[in-house]
Amino acid sequence: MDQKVDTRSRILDIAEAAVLEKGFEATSIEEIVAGAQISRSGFFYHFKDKNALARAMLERYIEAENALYDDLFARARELNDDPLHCMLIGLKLLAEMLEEMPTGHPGCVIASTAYQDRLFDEGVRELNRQAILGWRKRFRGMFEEIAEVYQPREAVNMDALGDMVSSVVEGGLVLQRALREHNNASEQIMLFRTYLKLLFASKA
Amino acid sequence: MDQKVDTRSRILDIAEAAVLEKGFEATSIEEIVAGAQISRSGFFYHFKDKNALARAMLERYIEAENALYDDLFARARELNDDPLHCMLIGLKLLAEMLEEMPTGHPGCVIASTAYQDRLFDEGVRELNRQAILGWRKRFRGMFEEIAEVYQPREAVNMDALGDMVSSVVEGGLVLQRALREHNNASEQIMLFRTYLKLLFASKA
DNA sequence: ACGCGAACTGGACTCGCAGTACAGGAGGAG
DNA sequence: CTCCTCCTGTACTGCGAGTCCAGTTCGCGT
Repeated sequence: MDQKVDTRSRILDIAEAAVLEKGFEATSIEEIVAGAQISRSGFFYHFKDKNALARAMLERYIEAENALYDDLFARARELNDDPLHCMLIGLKLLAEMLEEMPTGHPGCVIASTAYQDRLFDEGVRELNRQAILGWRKRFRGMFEEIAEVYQPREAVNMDALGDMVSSVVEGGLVLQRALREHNNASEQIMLFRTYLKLLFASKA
Repeated sequence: MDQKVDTRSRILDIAEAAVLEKGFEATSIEEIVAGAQISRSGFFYHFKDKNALARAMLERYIEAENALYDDLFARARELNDDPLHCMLIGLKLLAEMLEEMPTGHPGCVIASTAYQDRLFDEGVRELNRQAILGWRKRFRGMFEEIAEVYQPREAVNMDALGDMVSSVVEGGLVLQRALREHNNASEQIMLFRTYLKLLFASKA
């Protein structure tokens, strides 16, 4: 319709950048509307309240993250058909991607939301929950495929192993944020990768 | 000095419980003073502002966490002199401890602070940073001891491996919080324990 | 050309919470 | 008796979220 990007997305862009940099609570509506060049009323026209903004941001972020994972492991699959090697390549790509992101990987959105969840309504919390469960399912599936080909050297809980991808990314991002370093998350992923190599070392 | 617990600690207790349950920003001073049975002025007598409260809470928490790790691995060391087995026992104890904590393990304090750091001053951020660096050093030291006895099967960055303890705990707590489950953190620790077993499987 | 609805703007207001200022009170230590 | 520590009470500022509502602009269908 209009050439200039539609206002709603512009608000989301500005808000996302601000929230990633300093957290949701610390980001004022005042500041968002200033950045997006609209009036306060304009903001409330698009979002009922900050909660609605949070929900929209989360939805957008989760979709993007899922698309990223899809793409990443699709590319990995093209490079190698073996499920284990596909996973190892995918994790490597993920680590590289994280390293290239200057400061704020959006992953923090999940943790950030989790730690401020009293500010949000049930809808937002449930969204967050479903996203993590989705990743659990995704990675669990991939690990089961691997386990069909490679006998794990130690028995592991497959749900927990699926969760470990998210856990290691989120944990790494927490460190990164607190330490003001920039490659902790990617290093943690590379360690996890080594774990998988050790765990699935022998063909079944 | 006085028999009834000194007011400052009482404020910290109440505040810590509230913050763990719903986050720092969502905890109002109003509510803290109500819980601690003091006046608003009384609160500001003890703490200049919310920042000072945050700093005091963090200090207390970090001290407690360090004492906990000291105790845990001292007990583990009593049970087994071998550095690897000591570590494995310590992690098991840690996992059990996390599982017994009804809802809110304080670990979240670190992540919580990290994700709201714009609300805090440099002192608080630095405190957080030093705590994590302390744990890195602690675990790195233990892993180096292990590596003197057991040849790691794969080369790993020892700093990152040290960080992985914190990372896995923090990541697990994020999941736990978002999923409203209760044993994710302990499961993640147990997976990390398996990792160590695989990594240090053979004597040097 | 007219009207209608979508996408806004502007201004005035309420409310909750952080933080400030300051005056005063109780109670123990010297 | 007095000073200091540890408070209480009241009254204030200022900010940010959220509400209400009246009015504007502009493209679309008829």
